[in-house]
Amino acid sequence: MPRSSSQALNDTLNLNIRNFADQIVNFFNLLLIMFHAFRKYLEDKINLTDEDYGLIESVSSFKKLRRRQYLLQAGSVFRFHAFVCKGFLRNYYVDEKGQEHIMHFAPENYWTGDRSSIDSYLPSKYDIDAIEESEILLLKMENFEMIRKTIPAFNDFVNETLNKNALVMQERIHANISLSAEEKYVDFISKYPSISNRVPLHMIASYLGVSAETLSRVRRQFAKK
Amino acid sequence: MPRSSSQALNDTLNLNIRNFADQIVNFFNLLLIMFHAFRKYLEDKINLTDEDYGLIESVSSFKKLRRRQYLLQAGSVFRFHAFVCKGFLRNYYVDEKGQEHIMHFAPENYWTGDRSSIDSYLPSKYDIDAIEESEILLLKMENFEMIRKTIPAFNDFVNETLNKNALVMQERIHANISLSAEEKYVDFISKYPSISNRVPLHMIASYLGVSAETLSRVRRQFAKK
DNA sequence: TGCTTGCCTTGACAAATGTCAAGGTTTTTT
DNA sequence: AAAAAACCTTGACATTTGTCAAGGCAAGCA
Repeated sequence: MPRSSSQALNDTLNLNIRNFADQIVNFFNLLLIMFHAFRKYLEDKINLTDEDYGLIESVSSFKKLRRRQYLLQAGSVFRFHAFVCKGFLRNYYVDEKGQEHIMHFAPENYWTGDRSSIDSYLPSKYDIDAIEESEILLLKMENFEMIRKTIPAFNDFVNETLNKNALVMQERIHANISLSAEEKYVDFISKYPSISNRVPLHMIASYLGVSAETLSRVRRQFAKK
Repeated sequence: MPRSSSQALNDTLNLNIRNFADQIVNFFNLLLIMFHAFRKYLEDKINLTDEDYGLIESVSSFKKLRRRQYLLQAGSVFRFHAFVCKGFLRNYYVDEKGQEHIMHFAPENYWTGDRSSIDSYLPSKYDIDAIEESEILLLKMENFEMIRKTIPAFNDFVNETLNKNALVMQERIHANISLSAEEKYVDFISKYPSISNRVPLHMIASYLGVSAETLSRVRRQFAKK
């Protein structure tokens, strides 16, 4: 092997090794950043000790999603609670006619998952995917329950969250059974301005149970006023 | 006073006293029966001691409602969890146009109340009234929380109930954003046959967010098939 | 019993919403 | 930079649903 070519090989190897090391460092940095986001979120709500956080971190796993990548596909069992550290997910299902119906938006600092699959061990009817590039913290159901049992403050927090969530769902039902398309749209953008800016209109339509065309017209009407 | 008239007075007094005694007995019987219904319900779900039940009973109050009588009127603060021992309640609100929208049906062994008024101390937007003559067990929010703190099994049970309720609400949202009037109706009667038989059609319409006339036509269509 | 009220249905019509198809714009990907 | 994909809007038309009004039946009340 001539000298120059062996030198080239060496360079390549060095480069690869450096890349590989970089990747590892990046990977651990990512974990740190993700857990940090989750910890921030919790610190805002409850008082936990460093050991508590250690416990939670020890059973957390992480996932990075590109746009349009699935976290969960209908038909599979998904027994995780997913916390969005960064990005934006949607939870939806596809009916027999192929239409998508969005059940839930989850931006940073919100939870997602499928309660019914968690409870029943049955395959989910829902899809969850990323609208934007996202970073997700995952807690396996068993570990989540373990944390609830071990850390009473966490348990209280979860219950409070459940309760608040019930209120939100109730308001959504309220809107669904009593408002027109235009009223639902106005209600939505006033309640969730930050979501309105981040997701395409046809997804809001899907969330509201209205066709994209109707929502487009409705919004024009509303803009005029 | 002639003898015969004094005798009549005596008879009247005796009668009144007997009536009064009967009423007292009836009243306590009613309490017993109501709490018994609640206890039966709980025994079916969790294991509590007699002392636990004693604690719960000591902070329970009771209410009997005639048809159409309010348990809660919009505008007042209502900080109770209400358990239906017997009868049938509905939770609804009235919009600016005077239309009623039913949020929730509560037959025997179901809970009702207004979570948002309980949490916020604010006047409720909802009305709750009795569709049938009903007997209600009331637990003041503070006492309810006290019971949760004192009896862990009760707390777990409440959380599980909250969770199940979230599933039910989710299914309702699912139906609302994706089904036609007919599909919603079919879905409803298959999920809640016992409710369908007990409440007038226009209330089901109101629950589904559909006009009574449409539901009447839709049901005829469906019956043909 | 008779009267009132509530409930359900039906028709005619109006209004809201959905569907299909096309075109233009923006964003994403290559 | 070019190509592809996603997104939004618009028009024409179909379908669904709501509204108003009237009548009949049944249940509850006096």
